[in-house]
Amino acid sequence: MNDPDFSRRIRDAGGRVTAARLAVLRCLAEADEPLTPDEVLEHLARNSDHVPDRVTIYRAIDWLAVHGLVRRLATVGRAARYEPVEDREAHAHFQCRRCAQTRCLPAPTPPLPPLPSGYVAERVELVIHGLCAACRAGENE
Amino acid sequence: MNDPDFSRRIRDAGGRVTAARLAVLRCLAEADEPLTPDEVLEHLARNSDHVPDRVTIYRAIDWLAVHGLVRRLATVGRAARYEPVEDREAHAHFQCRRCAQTRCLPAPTPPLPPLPSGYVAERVELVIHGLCAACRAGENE
DNA sequence: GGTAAAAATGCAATAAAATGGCAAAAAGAC
DNA sequence: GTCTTTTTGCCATTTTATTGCATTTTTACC
Repeated sequence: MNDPDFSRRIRDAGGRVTAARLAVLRCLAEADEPLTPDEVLEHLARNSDHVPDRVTIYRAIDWLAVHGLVRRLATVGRAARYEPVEDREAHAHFQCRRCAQTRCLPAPTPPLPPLPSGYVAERVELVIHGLCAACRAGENE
Repeated sequence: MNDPDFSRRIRDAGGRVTAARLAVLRCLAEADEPLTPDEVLEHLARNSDHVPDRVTIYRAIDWLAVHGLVRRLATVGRAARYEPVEDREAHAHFQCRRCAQTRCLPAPTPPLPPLPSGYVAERVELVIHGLCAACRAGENE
């Protein structure tokens, strides 16, 4: 996915195409796992010449989330994690209880359980908790 | 579930039976939805004469979670939410994107997706995102 | 019941994650 | 290029959670 595409998606969502939004969207799209706002900042600090302020990153992510370009995941760790909304949908996430790593898994779309009357479901999320390979190996340290 | 039972479960887990642990466990068990530490504190402040310090509640919850008596849920909201681990297992949770309400749903146990080699799954969690009845009604306010 | 060792608590300080206000800067329409 | 609106940067603040340490409580043992 190239930058003109990012620009178009931002414009289509009704917002201005700014350096911060492009950088954040690009960063999340290039990462192979969901990132926290701080991780986005780190990545930009390393790979980009213009580094937006931390608050700007929060606001850019919020904007992207509200307009459906990124998704905020349910997490057990303290910081929120975000991933881009792309074609490849309906995947589960694995969260390591030791290192808080979060990674994407292939997953069948889970069935939607019955909801109380008046409730509307917008998204189903499947979270697998456990230990990643590295943490499992070093658990006794 | 009565207090002697709570005491026994705490003792069986290898810890001391303290007022704070009993109060927190009881509070979570009586609530019909998962609570944040602050909500636990509020409940105790209203329904109990000895109100533990906020830090004590955090520590009691942590201890209960580490020893398997309560479970920390993956949340989209900012604060962590906990629910007691009881007989009635394997249920999904609904989280309202507007008011952050989190409630339990009946749910089939979802299938476990394949994990990368070396990874171990310990728990599968199903989170339904959407709007609760009240927020759906008042969304245009 | 009384006593000692170990564990848990309260309090103050601190850290981590996120948000709000407002003036300055940038984006887009013309 | 100029103007209007949106976005950004910076500072302060809030919310959520954690750490250090002296004091209190729990429990094992007599």
